[in-house]
Amino acid sequence: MLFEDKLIPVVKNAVSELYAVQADEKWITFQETRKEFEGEITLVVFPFTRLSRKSPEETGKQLGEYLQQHASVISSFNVVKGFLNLCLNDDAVQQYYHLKLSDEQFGFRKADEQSKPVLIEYASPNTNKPIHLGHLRNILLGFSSSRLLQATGKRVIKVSIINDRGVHICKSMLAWQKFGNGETPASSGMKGDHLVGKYYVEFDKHYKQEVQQLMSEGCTKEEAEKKSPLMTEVRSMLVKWEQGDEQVRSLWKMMNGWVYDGFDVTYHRLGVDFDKLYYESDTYLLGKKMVEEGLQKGVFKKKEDNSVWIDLTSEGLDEKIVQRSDGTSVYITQDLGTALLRHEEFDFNEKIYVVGNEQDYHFKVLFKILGKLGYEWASRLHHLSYAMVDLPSGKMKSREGTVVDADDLMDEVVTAAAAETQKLGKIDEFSKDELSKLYETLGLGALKYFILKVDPEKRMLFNPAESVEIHGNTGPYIQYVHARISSVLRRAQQMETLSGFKNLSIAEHNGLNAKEKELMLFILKFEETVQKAASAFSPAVVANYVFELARTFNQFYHDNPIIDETNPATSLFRLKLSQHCADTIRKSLYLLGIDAPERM
RNA sequence: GGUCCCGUAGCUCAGCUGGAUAGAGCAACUGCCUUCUAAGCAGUAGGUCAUUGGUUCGAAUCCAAUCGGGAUCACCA
Repeated sequence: MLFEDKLIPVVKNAVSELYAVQADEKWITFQETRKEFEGEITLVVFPFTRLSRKSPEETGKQLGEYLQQHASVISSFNVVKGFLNLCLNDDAVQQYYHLKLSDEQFGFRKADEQSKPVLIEYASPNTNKPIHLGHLRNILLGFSSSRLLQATGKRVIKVSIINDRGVHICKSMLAWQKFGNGETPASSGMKGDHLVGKYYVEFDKHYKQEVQQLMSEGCTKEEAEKKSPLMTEVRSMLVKWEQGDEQVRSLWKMMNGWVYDGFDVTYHRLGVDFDKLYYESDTYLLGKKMVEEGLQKGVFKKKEDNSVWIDLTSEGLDEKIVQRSDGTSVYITQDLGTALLRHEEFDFNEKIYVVGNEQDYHFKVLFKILGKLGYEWASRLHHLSYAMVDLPSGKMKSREGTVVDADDLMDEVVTAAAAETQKLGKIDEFSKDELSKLYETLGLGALKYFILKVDPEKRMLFNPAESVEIHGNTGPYIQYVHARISSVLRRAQQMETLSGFKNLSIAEHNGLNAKEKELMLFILKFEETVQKAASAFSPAVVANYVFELARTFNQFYHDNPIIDETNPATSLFRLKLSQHCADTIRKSLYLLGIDAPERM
C-alpha cells in the first residue's frame, strides 16, 4: 500500500501516546478507500477500540486528529463507522510522484549481475505434434513470468526441455516411412511440425484398423494392441534408436529437424524465446548415478526384481519407482538428473518449472526426493502449476480432433483484428507493412491478454469468439489507450507552446482534481503490482492492473482536456501525466509479452 | 477409495495475508461524437459469494463437513 511505510510509524506513535500501549503492527491494516467515500487511504480502527475503550467513531476521530497533525502526507480525514478515511495531501502526492517517476525505469529493478540466476523452464513440447492451445497457456505464462522475475531484479535464464525421443516420435517416423512417399515440408509446403503431426495421426489411423481387424479375428483388445504389426515395428524402431542404428537415427534427425523449424516459426510469431534448449535424448540417461547414490544413502531401496523405489508413505505420499527392474530410467529419474545437471551448470538460486497441474504430484515427489538426497537447493525449486484450458465444447482431446492448433489460432485472431480495424477505418496513414504489423500486434495482444488475465491456477474456458473481442476487458482496449495517448503526445510535440513537455522534469500543478490524483496514485501502484505479481508468479495480477489503469485513464481523458486545456501549466502537467500513463501501460504490456502500438 | 485444485451476476473473470452496501467485462436496455482516436465515457438492470456448521467485534476470504466439477495415485511422459 502506498505511503504505508510513512504512516505505520505515526500510527504506532499515536497508539503509544494516546493509549500508552506499544502497538503491534498486526493491528494496523490500511486499505484503499472505497469510491463512495472521501479520501484515498483508510485505516481500519476496530482493532484499536479495546485500547481506547471508546466507540469506533470516537477512536477513529482521535487517531485521525493525531495523524492529521503528525503525518505530513495527510491533509484531512473523516470517519465512517469503524473506518478512518484519510485524504492525502496534494503536495505530498506530487512530491512522491515526481520522486518516483523521475526514474524512467520506475517499477523495474536493475538486475544484479553478481547474483545467482533463476532458471525458468517452460514450453517443453513433444516433437510428434504441433503446438496447441494448451502449450500456449504454458508458454505465455512462462515467458511472462520470466519478464516479471527480471523486473524484480533477478537474473533469469529461460530453458526448455524438448521431448524428442520415445515411442511417439517413432510412430510418426514409421508412418512417414510407410505412407509418406518422401514428402517433405519443402515438397508439400507444409510447416514441418504439422507435417510430422500429420503422420502421427496417420499412424494412429492405421494402427486402429489393425487392432479392429485383429479383434474381429477373436483377439481381445489388449492382445490386439500387443500383436499389431505396426506397433511391433514401432517398438523395434525404438530399440534400434536406442542402439544408435544409423538409418533410424538419421530419419529421426531429419524429422525432428522439420519439427524444430516449425516450432521456431511459432515461437517467433509469439514473440517468445529461450536461452538454452535441452533435448531429452541427451538427458534421458541422467539420474542413474543418483539412483546409485540414493541406494547407498538408504534413501531408495531395491526390490527383489531389481526395481528401485522410494517410500514416501510417511510424508503422506505413496511409494514411487525411480528405476525399472531392467535398469532403465523412468521419467522421474531423468528429472532428478536434469535438475542436478542444471544446478551444476548454472548454480541457480531458484528453479521454476512451468508445468500443468496434472503433474502436481510428480513435482511434489521430485522435490521430496532431491531433498532426501541431501541437495539443499531442493527447497528452492518451484512448480508453477497451471490448470487446464477448456473449450466451450468441453475438454480438448487430441484423439477427437478437438485440439486448437496454435498456428491456426494466431491466424484467426490476426484475421479478426484486421477485420475490426478495417471496419473502424482509421488506417489511411498506414503503409501496407505497417498495417500487417498492426494486425499482428492487435490479434496477438487480444489472444495473449485473454489467456494471461486468468489466474494460472484457475481452469480457464477458452471461448474463441471472446478471445478476439476488442471491447471491454481485452488486450486491444488497453492497446487503444496507449495509441490514444501516443496520438495526443504527437500532437503536443508539434505545438509550439507544448513541444517542450518531454524535457520537463517536473510538472507541478496547483490543486489536483480527483481524476488527476487518482491516476497519479494508480500509476504509482505499478511498482508494488510488479512485486506482487512476481512473487505470486501470476501475470494475471499485472493484466488486471493494466486494465484498471487504462480504464482510469479513459475516465480522466473523457473530461479533462489535455492539449486543449487553456491553462498552459495544467496542460503541461496533464501531458506529463498522460505520458507516464502510456509508459506504464507499455511496461505492463511488456511484462505480459504484448506490444503497445503507437497508432491504431 | 487416498491426496490435491476449483465452485463469486445469465456468461467470462477480479476480490481470498479476515474489515464498509461483494467489483469489472460481455450479453440486454438508455444517454453522450461539428471538440485531443467513440476500439471510448456515463447510466439502468442483474448476487443465498455451492450448502451447512464453527472461529471472530467482523467471514466471499480462515477451519470442518457435505454437494458439484477437475486432476492425480503407472516398471507412460
